[in-house]
Amino acid sequence: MPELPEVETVRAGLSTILPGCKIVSVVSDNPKSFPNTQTDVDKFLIGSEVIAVRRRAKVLMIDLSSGYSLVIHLKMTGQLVYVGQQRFGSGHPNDSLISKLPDKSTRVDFGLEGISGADNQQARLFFNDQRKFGWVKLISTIDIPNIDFMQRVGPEPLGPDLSADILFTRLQRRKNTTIKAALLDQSVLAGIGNIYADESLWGAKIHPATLVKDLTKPQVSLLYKEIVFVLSLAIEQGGSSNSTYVDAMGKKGSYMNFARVFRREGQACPRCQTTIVKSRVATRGTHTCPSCQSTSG
DNA sequence: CACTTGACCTGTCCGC
DNA sequence: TGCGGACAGGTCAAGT
Repeated sequence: MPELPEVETVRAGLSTILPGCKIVSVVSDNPKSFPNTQTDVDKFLIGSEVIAVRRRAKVLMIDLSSGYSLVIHLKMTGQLVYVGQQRFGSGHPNDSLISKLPDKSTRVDFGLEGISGADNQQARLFFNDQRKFGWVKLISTIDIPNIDFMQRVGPEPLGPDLSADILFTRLQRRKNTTIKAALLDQSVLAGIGNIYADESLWGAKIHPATLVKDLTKPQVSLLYKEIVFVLSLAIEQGGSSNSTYVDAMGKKGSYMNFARVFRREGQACPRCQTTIVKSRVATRGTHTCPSCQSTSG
């Protein structure tokens, strides 16, 4: 999926568009994508107004005036795309993509109405998801912190609750596995996925197959800095688009122009010119420089 | 509890 | 051109 930078980009886009809009209709073709009862839809969704759009880890929350929120996980191929009147600060839409919506990947179709002044034109918000792993759930806003995922998920990597020391401590719960598996474990820290795991490990010159217990504190310190650097750069670039990811206006992200190893097998390492290789670590496709990322640490 | 693997889905690409 | 298998940015349940 969309990892933290992609979800954050979607959040930022939706937060310039949705607040103040009223949800007037919803249609879904797949109960796994939208597993809510008609009763809850009628009581807590239809007719309610969007108050705010938030993110925690890779989860989006659209808070509603009803006291409920649309809690959304994009998983691997989810998209949330707004189609309608342009709003201030939302940027220019990708017309060639949005003109084709809804399409066969559309799982949920929200009808929206602006409620402020003259801006009452009809608009739509599409939840598209080719692989149907993602979901949109109506959950009472005050209960969101109690759902299993929120109870388990670790600190935000760009927030005040994570530091090099805290990362070192939290990694100890996965000390007998590889650092890549540990970074992908959302209970250690939130928001890292396959792209940014490979990118930050390259930055810290750590091989992804290195066991956590073999990492020194200075190595973890450097890794923390690289995580912050990579995620911040990716947010600036609007995320990474390898295949399906687009933002709220249907536009692709440009981080892949800056990627050092991810999906660059066969190319030269930007640090030492050694050919980048692809292997399998933690059951995931993994990209490394065999020269400057040493397994032993 | 820590760790690994398979399952959830659809689409695409690669080799035969 | 068609077919089979591997693979794709994530998480969860079930296994050891």
